[in-house]
Amino acid sequence: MTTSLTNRQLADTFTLIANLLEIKGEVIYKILAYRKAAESLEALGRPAADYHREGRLTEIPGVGKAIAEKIDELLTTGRLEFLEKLKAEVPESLAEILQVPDLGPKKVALFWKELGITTLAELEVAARAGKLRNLPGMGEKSEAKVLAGIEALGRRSGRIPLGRAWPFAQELLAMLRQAPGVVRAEAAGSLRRMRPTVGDLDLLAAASDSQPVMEAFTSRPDVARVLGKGETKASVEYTHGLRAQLWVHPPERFGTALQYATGSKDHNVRLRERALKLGLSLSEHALARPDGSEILCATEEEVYQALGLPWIPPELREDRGEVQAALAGALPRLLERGDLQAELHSHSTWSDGKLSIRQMAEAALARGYKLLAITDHSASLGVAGGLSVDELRQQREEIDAVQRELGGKIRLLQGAEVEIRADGELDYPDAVLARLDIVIASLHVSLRQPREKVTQRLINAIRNPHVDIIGHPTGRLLPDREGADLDMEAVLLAAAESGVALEINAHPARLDLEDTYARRAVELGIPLSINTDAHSDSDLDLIHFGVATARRGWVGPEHVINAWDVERLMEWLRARG
DNA sequence: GCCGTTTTCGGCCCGACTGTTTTCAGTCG
Repeated sequence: MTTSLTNRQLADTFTLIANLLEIKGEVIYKILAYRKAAESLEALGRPAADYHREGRLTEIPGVGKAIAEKIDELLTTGRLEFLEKLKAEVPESLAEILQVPDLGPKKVALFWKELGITTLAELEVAARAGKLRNLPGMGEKSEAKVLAGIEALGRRSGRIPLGRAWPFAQELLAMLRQAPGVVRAEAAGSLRRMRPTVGDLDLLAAASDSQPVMEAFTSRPDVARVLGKGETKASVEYTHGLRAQLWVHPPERFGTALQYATGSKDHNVRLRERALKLGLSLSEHALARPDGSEILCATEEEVYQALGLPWIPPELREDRGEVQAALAGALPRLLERGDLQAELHSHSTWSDGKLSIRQMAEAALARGYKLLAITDHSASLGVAGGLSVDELRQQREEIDAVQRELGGKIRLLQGAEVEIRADGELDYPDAVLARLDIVIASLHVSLRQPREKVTQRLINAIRNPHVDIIGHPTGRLLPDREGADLDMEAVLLAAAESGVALEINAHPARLDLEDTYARRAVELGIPLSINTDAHSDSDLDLIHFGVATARRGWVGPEHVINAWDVERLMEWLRARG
């Protein structure tokens, strides 16, 4: 018998094991191994169950004999003896306390062993009663910090969507660039790596004297509290709840500093291992030789060069094989914004867009696109003003008219974003789909259907020969609405078979496909399409989030149908019928 | 617990900041 645990569930299990072992006081390397395996499982892009069936579990990075056996037991029985025993030893609820900021395994273990505290509620009561301050290594300030941490945990809405973090970070960077002595300021951390959500904002400034920069950073009127402030590093929380931290380094050390602050942590570990092999020690300040002399790097290129590597784009720095690829000279040529020739998913006032077809065409033209597809919603999506078959006919006339007005400056296509209805049927009959220049099929309704049913709906659409692109495949909305519970591997295999393109929707609330599936799609030779789903002029500028997501998935221009030249794209569309 | 163009055993990245301390442990990234 085999259970159907997802990679996420397996990863969560190993993360829990790591947390409990850490509180138990296990050697740190064992804990790191479980965490690495958890991350690796989440980044896999296809089900661990497939590797299991094929007897190839240990091919997953960070999975060795012991963890492979545990995955086997979990997938076969749904249980894990090792974890059951561990839970009997270390209460599971302690893992929750570990989430409190500034509380680590040592403190959690201390409270548990000295005071018998096993839940957050018990911890809060003890802190309020002043029972923590007399424990070894604790004091009044630490006790207050525990209460503040519990409060922060309740307040914190988790990770912030990139679309919200990005503009605010740009504002902060503009402010920093005006600060005294600042010669350069850049975003770092998961923000620079363009993860779909970020925990907090990591910023980096180059200045010889850090003092005035720190001052400018911590004294903004929207800073609610300063969480820490030293010579090279400060962190703050803003009134709207976001947190940011700033490092200030001298310009001649900016390269190592930016590399360090960009991460990811695991990528940095790889680089430092590489440095050690070359007899160097890498830190945010410099590369150091054994005799203590330093190699200073003003740019990141110099850091990578000193390690015998080409510069690795930040979007790849997740320890998903990029350092090995760089060593082998096999880094992919990643998609760039300038590669895109067309926007293939946009809306007009015919449905729920804000601009007319003419205005949308001009907006696309202004951004250098050679082709724009107007893809308004289909009839059944009433909330979005979906078009009836008759309205589609009228819209075609308007598109033709605008095309005549604009001449050869930009090519317009009439398409539709056709609803994949709850019953699995598409919203327009095949004869209507056949008349459209391009067809996107998307899920918007009944996302909560059982896995088999919703997966089958999507596969039906994939197999319809008139469908060219599957729009935002899972339907997720960041940060809170989970996508449909799809069997993504089945979806990808069906797409590979039918030759349909999958969209990477660039809207920061979607970024769907996500990077790991985009990478799997590349592996399977599935064409991709990066689109903004624009409902207005400015929406078109969101494309860079989609490009970044594609880059995170190791996607090159050859994999993206709207990065092909227009004639090739038109031929592809014609060939699909 | 994982892993190997020095290793199948013995390693496993490096530093800032805070609070409790008088030299350091814990946490974080």
